[in-house]
Amino acid sequence: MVGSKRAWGNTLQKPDEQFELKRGAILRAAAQLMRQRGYSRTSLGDIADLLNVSKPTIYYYFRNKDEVIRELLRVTVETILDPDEHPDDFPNVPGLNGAQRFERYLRRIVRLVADDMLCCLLTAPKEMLDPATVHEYEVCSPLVERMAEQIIRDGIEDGSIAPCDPIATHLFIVGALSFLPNWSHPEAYPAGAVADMFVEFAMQGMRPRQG
Amino acid sequence: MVGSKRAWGNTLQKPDEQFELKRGAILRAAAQLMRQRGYSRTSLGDIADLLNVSKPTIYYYFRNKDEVIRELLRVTVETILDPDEHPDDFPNVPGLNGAQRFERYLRRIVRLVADDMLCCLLTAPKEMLDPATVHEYEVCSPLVERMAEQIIRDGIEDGSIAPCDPIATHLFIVGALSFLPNWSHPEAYPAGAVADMFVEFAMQGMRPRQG
Amino acid sequence: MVGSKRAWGNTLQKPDEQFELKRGAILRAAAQLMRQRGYSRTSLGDIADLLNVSKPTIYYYFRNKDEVIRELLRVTVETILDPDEHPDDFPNVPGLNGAQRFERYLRRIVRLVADDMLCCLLTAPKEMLDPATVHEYEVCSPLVERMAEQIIRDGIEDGSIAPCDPIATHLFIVGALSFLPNWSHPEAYPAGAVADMFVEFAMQGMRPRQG
Amino acid sequence: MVGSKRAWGNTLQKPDEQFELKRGAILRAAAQLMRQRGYSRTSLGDIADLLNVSKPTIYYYFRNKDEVIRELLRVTVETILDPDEHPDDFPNVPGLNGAQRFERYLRRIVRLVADDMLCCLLTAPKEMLDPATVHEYEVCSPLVERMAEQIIRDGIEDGSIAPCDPIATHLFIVGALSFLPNWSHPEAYPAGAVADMFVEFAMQGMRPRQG
DNA sequence: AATGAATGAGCATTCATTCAT
DNA sequence: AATGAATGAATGCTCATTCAT
Repeated sequence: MVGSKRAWGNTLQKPDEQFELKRGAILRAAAQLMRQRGYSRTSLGDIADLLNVSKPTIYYYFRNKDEVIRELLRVTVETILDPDEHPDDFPNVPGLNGAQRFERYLRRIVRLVADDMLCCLLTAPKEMLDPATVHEYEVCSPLVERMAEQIIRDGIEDGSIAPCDPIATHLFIVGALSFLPNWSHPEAYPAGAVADMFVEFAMQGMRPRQG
Repeated sequence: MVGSKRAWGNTLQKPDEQFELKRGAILRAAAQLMRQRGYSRTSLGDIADLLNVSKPTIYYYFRNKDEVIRELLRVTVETILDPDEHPDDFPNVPGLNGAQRFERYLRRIVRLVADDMLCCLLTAPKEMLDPATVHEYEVCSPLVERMAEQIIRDGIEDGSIAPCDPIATHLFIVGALSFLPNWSHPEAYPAGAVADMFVEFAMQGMRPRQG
Repeated sequence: MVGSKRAWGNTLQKPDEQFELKRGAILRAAAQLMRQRGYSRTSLGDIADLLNVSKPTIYYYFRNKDEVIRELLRVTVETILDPDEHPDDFPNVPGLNGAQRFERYLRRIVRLVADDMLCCLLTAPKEMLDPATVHEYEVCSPLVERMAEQIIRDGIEDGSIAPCDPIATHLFIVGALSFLPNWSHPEAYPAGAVADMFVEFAMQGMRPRQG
Repeated sequence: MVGSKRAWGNTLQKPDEQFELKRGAILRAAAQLMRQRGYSRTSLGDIADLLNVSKPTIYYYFRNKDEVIRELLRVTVETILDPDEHPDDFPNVPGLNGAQRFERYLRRIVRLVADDMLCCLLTAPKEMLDPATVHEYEVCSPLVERMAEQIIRDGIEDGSIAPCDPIATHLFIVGALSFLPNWSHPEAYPAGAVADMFVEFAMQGMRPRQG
């Protein structure tokens, strides 16, 4: 019907690296929709429509719906762990105490929530994905968890974080974070402000007490 | 196929009150499955199978899938607000300061998460429910939110809770709470322990600091 | 829920003949609903609801849904053929010419359409009823058709009806009749007027021409 | 299961216009079945089976069951009103009196009954269609009714048709027409003959009388 | 590289029907 | 005489997935 919409939006650039770019565009579209509607309420047709592309095209770039999730997970974890991504808030750099490093870590994952990448993973339906995907989860998630827990442990040791159970603390914060997109008070709490408020709040809870 | 499984499990007891008991059994089964798989991945067939009952039987007790959620919501909110339910941790009783009351409130809703009742609601797909259900949400949820926020405000005033934004704080805690069932470390954190740890952790974050 | 509605309405009278009365009440309710919604859109639940009775009760009086149609057919045909039913317009009485007798016949079946009894049968889904019902159709319908056709033949012979194919003429009129409930111009054509207009119109078409 | 039946029968011809051809084939299959069994007893599965095609295929060509009826209505009305369709019996041409034009109109709609297109619409369950379809009905049907009524009025004026109520007359004839497929005497009245007989019969009823 | 066409599996929902009471 | 409870079978519809082009 409409001829004015350009397929793939403005994603394309150079003639050869297009494959990866398009793959990324699908991932972002999927992440956005899945955050809004959840995994199973997001059909491949929805994703295709958002990109002005036909359904089978998705299958040219991904084996199946499951692989979309799997890739989303891989990319997200890579983004968290890669020192070259947003180096300004990469946590593991010398000269910072535990609290400072944890705050960087928080900013890092809060940004992924804002980009829709993280929260669609946190709430994904593990029981219904195929074994390969579940395995990827079990391999990838701990990579991040270990990093976070180690930062907390270091912070407790250097006195910048109040003594606590590192694992539970991290789960607590990630949990609160995954609920963040549900904060349905956009008037009172604009997008950026919520992220700041969140980091501040979490850090406050971890600060050591006197006595 | 199998004749050994008893329909309705061990739910039935006395001959007359069976209707409500069965309705409750369906609600519990639905809550359990919806917590694990989410609303739209939980089919009425799944619920029926779990109870060793046929699909249309569900329709004898509920008008449709939506009504199951609606009832779940109603029962849950009632349970939170009713002083006669678990009076030992009903928060609004005289002689307690804000922090003590909020801890009671937390124990109350943590228990509902353990029963699967709460967390399936927190993550429900509001966009896909019919207007009646959405309306019920919009009427019921604030009842609980207001109660919690008032407790926090009282606590700040009487000095038992550190100054904070009551709304954001409550959302933060509810978010962490709704993620609680995803804590997949059953070895390290047995069910009961997680609840205690959660309450303790949340309360610690709210305690006022010196200086 | 409701206690004020009396089951069976005011149908019941004497203690023993109740069975037939109730059977008749079911038939009338069925006819009414089936005329409005058609055979397959009329569920036994609808009929039961209309009578403030439970669904299995219908099964006490009729073997199945098909038997309801079958009985409806039998009763309707009986009503048409029985001289004691509405004797004022029973067609086969001495001293009347063919046209007069056919007008009586028309009034008779138009009344059954008004009572919902006939038109739900005329449009019934013969292909989907079970063999017994189809057989009943094949036995009963001709009884009426033969009577009507004979009246037309007599009218042609005595000169009161224009020469025509009796079978086709009757089908033509019955067809127009069965469409009568669809006349959706209630403002212009109130219920009673439509019946009169219909009879008049049909008779006019049959009147002999000069030359 | 069976490999011998060709999907789509012999409908396909040229490679590009297939979409419309297939859409038309579905419409014809739907019309045929709905005439035999009525709207609600005709499932999309039945239509698909008749075409040796799977159920979801229907959804590739039509949004839902309602749209099938809607299209059927549109095509039928278009066929009646379009002067280029069967121009040999298009009624509104100069040089014909009212009776001649009405006879052409009758032949036109009788042909649509033979093609199953018309009668499945005449008996459609308006109460159960969605608003869009009902609206289409309310817009389209009058187009045909007005044309027919105007022809009758013209015929009365030019003396070729006996004075009558144009609206009621048209309803009467359309009603008889819609019953035509139920004429279950194929031996005595072969398809073509019935159509001729019907037109002749209707016209005779409308012919003016002397005196 | 992308798409039109087609399908199997699944889901919410309805309904005729049965059975124990 | 009547009903509450339960179910198998069907129905409209969606969706992930495939295949030929």
